Amino acid sequence: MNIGLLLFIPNRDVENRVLAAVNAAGFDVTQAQARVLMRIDQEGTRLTVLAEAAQVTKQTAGFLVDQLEKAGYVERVPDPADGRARLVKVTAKALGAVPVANEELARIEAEWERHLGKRRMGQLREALEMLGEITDPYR
Amino acid sequence: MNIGLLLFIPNRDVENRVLAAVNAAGFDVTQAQARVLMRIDQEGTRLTVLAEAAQVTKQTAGFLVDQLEKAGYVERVPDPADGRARLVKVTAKALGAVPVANEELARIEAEWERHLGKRRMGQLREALEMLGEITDPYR
DNA sequence: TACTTTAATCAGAGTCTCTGACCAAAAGCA
DNA sequence: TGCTTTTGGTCAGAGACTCTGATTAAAGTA
Repeated sequence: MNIGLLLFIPNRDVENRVLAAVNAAGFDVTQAQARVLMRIDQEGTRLTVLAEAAQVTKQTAGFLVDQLEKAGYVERVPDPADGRARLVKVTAKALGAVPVANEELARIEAEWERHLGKRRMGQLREALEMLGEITDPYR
Repeated sequence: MNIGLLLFIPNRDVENRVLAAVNAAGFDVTQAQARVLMRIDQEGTRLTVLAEAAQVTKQTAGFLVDQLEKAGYVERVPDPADGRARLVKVTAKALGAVPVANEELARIEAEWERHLGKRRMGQLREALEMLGEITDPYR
């Protein structure tokens, strides 16, 4: 079985479950929106950076941020350091989703660890983190 | 860094690279089409099965198969075992893409192994295969 | 035969994503 | 300074993907 599919299958499982948990808690966001939302940091993040991190075009990122803004999950504020730019910031409303997502993630990781054993789970994480070094275009 | 994102990043890298290689070799398929194409077996596969394996609705699978059929990569033949069903089969034209994809996959795996080392690469594959047992809804 | 399930399609809509063109502010430079 | 290039972001338009709901036809079942 090819390595792409091997990564794809558990990845989708995580995405589906976390999104379902977040939706069930009343946060009405889509997968694409969540992928952008996830990359916004504390101090706010520029659209261009968001686009690069999520690996979509500026237009796509802008489209998703528009929706998130309309729903009240993010806001755009002027970037004090650059008159052209604006910082996308997560609102208090969206922050409520963080613990929900984290709980589901913890649940998933616990299940996986039960199936793989502690040792293999650690190896998996280590290998994936190293892989990020050469496959994450954002770094 | 959450386990979903850790899986997502290298997965996208594989998908992008394999698709780029296949496209560069003159096979004009999209990622979504490729995901369906990948699941069709030698003797042909029913649309319903394809949809389940690729985790999309029958309608979506049908839409993608329509396109693949129009482009000459698959054909639909009656299923001798069931008058309602048809088997989606890969054509000779599409089979030419298989070695192209496999070569790129081998190249990627070699790069990863160079970065992770043989031992960790083996552990990664082992862990992912085990994870498939509990996360692949098609099994 | 009548009822239920299964395989597939049709119709319609919403979502995601892209390319290309454009504007305005910032940065680089003669 | 004034000119050019780069960068951050938006507008417009189109293509691709995916879904829900309804329908047809064949199989399976009581």
